[in-house]
Amino acid sequence: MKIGDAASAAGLTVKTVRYYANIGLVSPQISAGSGYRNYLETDVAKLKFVGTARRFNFSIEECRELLGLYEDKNRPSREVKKIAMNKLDDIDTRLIELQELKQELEALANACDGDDRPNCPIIDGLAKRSIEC
Amino acid sequence: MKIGDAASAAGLTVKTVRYYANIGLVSPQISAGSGYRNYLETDVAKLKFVGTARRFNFSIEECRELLGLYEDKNRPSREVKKIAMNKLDDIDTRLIELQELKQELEALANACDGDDRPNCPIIDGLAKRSIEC
DNA sequence: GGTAAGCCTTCCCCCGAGGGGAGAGTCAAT
DNA sequence: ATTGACTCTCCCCTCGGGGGAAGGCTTACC
Repeated sequence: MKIGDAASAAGLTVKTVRYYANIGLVSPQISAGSGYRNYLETDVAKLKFVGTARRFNFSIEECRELLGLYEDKNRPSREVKKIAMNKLDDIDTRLIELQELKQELEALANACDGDDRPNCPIIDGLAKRSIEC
Repeated sequence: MKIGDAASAAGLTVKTVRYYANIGLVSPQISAGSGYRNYLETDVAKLKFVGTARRFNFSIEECRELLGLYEDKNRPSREVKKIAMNKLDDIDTRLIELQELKQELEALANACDGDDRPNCPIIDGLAKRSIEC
């Protein structure tokens, strides 16, 4: 299977699949004559797995780790769960940050009339906070 | 005021302040002899303003726009509010994405025992989803 | 057999928002 | 005059690829 077919089968771009090959994340065979990358069904499964993990916000290095666990049929599920829980912690942290940000910005925006007049609590708020922080 | 003092007064790094000068976001005077950047109080206020806006997740280009409005004492507050509302929309979108992600990953993690056995719904879930998507 | 389209390859630069560090110049105090 | 702290420019690095050029391969069609 050539890279274009593997990429569309996995729902990824050719550039992405080639990148994964370059960094040794999903390594295809190389055809002796043409130098073309040759993807087996198992490679495509790995590409799909990585694609899904990336959509779950796992970094490339985390994907590499998960892929190792995916291939090791005897690994304890504890190891996988630990990675997932860490990622959940990351997500929670980010959620809290974003919610705080939203509240502050919402407060500024609500205070602003948003009309023709120049008086603007948003600008004032950004400038004032600058002095506080 | 030299760049180090301006940076610490604004709560930014020297690298960041120099970067802002290079991209024309906050442009100091240049000392004729030494070529040192010379920051006035108004420049420091702008640096602080940008720093706060950056903490509010505004991009550099949005900061440039906000800074223009900050300097224009006659702009209608409508323009500022529009930028803030767009940023709030961005934040909401990101919040929803993250919450969905969290729920899905939580469901997978909850289904996983996290013990010594190799059976792992997280890996299975990532692999299965790959086929669905 | 030729040839044109559509693949594939490597190589290089680009994004955002700076960080790290080298090598050289400058300033202030001793 | 020297030392140490600061500053300058310049270049490469991050992360996860995207865009495109120049050239090689394959496949279908005539």
